[in-house]
Amino acid sequence: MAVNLKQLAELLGLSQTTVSRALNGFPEVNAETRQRVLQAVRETGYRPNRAAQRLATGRAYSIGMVMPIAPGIDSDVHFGEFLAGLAEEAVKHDFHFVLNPSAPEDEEVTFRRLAASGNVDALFLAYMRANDPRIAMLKSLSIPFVVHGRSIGESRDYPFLDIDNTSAFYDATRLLIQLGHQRIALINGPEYLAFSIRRKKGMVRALAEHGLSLDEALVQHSLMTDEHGYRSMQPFLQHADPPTAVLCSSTVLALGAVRAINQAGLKIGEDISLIAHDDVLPMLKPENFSVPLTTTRSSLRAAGARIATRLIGGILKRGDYPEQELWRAELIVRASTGPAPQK
Amino acid sequence: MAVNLKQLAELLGLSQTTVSRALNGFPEVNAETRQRVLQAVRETGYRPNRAAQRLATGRAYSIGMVMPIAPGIDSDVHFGEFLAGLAEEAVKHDFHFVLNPSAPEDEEVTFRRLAASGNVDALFLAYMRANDPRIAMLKSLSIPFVVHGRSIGESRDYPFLDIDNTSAFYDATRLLIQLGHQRIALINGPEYLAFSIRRKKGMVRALAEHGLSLDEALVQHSLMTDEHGYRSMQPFLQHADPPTAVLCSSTVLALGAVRAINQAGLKIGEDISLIAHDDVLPMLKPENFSVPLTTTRSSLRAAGARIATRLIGGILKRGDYPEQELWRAELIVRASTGPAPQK
DNA sequence: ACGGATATCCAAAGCGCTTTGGGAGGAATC
DNA sequence: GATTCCTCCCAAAGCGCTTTGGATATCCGT
Repeated sequence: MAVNLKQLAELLGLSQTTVSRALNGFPEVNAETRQRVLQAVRETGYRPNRAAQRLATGRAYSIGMVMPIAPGIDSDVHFGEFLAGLAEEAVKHDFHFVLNPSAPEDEEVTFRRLAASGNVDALFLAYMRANDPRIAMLKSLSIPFVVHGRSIGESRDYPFLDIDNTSAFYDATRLLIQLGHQRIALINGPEYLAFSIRRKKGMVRALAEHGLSLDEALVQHSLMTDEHGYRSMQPFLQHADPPTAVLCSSTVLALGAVRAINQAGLKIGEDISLIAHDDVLPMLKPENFSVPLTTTRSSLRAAGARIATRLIGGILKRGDYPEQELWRAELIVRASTGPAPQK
Repeated sequence: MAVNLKQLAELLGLSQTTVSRALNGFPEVNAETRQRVLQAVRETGYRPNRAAQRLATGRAYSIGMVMPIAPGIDSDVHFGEFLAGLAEEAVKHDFHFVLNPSAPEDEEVTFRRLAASGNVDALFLAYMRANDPRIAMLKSLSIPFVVHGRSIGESRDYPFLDIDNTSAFYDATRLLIQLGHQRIALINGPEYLAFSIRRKKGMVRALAEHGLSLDEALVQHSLMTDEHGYRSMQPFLQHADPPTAVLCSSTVLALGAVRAINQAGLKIGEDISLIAHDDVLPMLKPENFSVPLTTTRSSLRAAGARIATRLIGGILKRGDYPEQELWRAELIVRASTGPAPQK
């Protein structure tokens, strides 16, 4: 049924060499010939055999990722969403995955084994921390990789895709300040993760520029579940001098925070303003909140897809992708932000 | 560095044929010779080249799964946990994944394409519904597959791994009845999923055996998030004749339910009893609840690993695995269940 | 002691692709 | 007109494994 290179070449009256070169974009083939080849491919539905390509080229056509299985990271909704983007793009190019579940303490070994196995052409790395030792290790491994996020304190000479977390929360904070808010709380992700650190930094910076400072009593770090959002919000509301606004590192956290606020009988966008970071999770749209949420938006799935594109592009030596990308999150104002209430 | 078959054969003074056969368990090789080969493998660290094996055998050594991206299913914590088990086992055997994100309405096309691509040797199927059309389709596809869960109303002649949901909730309900509970509520998973249907059935059966019936006003179906657990529990508590016990289809749901109960000022295990199904999610241990939870337990990760084992075993024609497995969930009694309160 | 099993092993032919090392033909150079 | 240089194409050699189709040697019964 499926036709192979040899048959295709015969059909065209060409050698396998020429057909192969036509398909792989080599220059030494006549434009007209190439067209004929491409046409024949369309007609026959020819698809090169990946196993044969693997063997001939030594490439694995697959990308490796270690799947974190630490409590609260694995089975994280954000992880699934990112993975969906990665997979969606990979499948288009007929790339496989080697998913390697691993506890954080075994990660280094896992990465080494994965790289040495020859089963993957590139690695993917996420959940970056400050001074993350894994990037130095990966650099030494002589296998391409892309990092989702960025470390802090490391030199910047490694390929990454990150969103500008600092700016996102800087912008969000500034908006709140412009609306007259002075006491702003933060419900952040895990304290050790780089994105949490940067978001806090952005917030601190915006406050500082207006002569304000962040009250550590108004900061909570936790896993990004809705339960934690709820539990983080409550003490803020019971504070002697409660915040008039709050920033959440995820719409998932916001879900819990909103519940706590409602329960306290406060009105979002009036008594208290709220801005969340929106990863564009399909199950949780900020516009569907009872009071639509003002957000800093950046699609996690798109990030996954983009990283797959870069990884694959690098492996196939196609296209020229920037080594470092910093996406700016969009600030989208909805009803959950309003002027600070009068004292 | 890495040694290949040819070198290994030379080293041993044997032909490639013999070495290959020794490694793949063919009978026509002397036991002593086989030992020598195995010894040499250990010493040299020989690992067969998967790409070459693929090419020679026509097997892909990879398993395909479509990753559901419907709202509330993708990025489901339960999905991630299952995937971890699957991946953990697959990586041991050097098997890859082809993850194919797909919306439910495109699933059939996706499955067909996956099967036809030749990139996978077997498929995995989950989130079974009643009369699920996908199993008939997969049977027609002439590619091995294993189903996680079971359909309802279909003939049973397909390979599956499921837990005995009916019995699990039957047992749980009976325990509650023995403790004197008469009004029992149910916070279940999505209504269309087979496991939800069976759990409800088990509950109904236990009730019926004691002359009781399930009040539909005490049943909620929803995505299994903690938020939904909370929202499902609340109306039960406000009911004119509130339940004295509640069953939850997941510890995630239980998390929300517990919150609602606490908030209502009720004591778990005294005023109201609670049993949850425990998928053994590492981030959510029933024994760590403020009142440790009575549960029906069955590890999702173990199920994932088992399915991988069966799939891989089938592909390699190794071992003999039962086509159908029904795991019994363990009923583990902790402090969240107690005698029904006196009226 | 001899034909026929039986037990072990091997040479060689693929699997379907990429890539090296030319080779034919025509244009350009002198 | 001979030489060089492109342009465009091809034959063939792998990549590292599995598997077919024998070989060779040993052992059996008779």
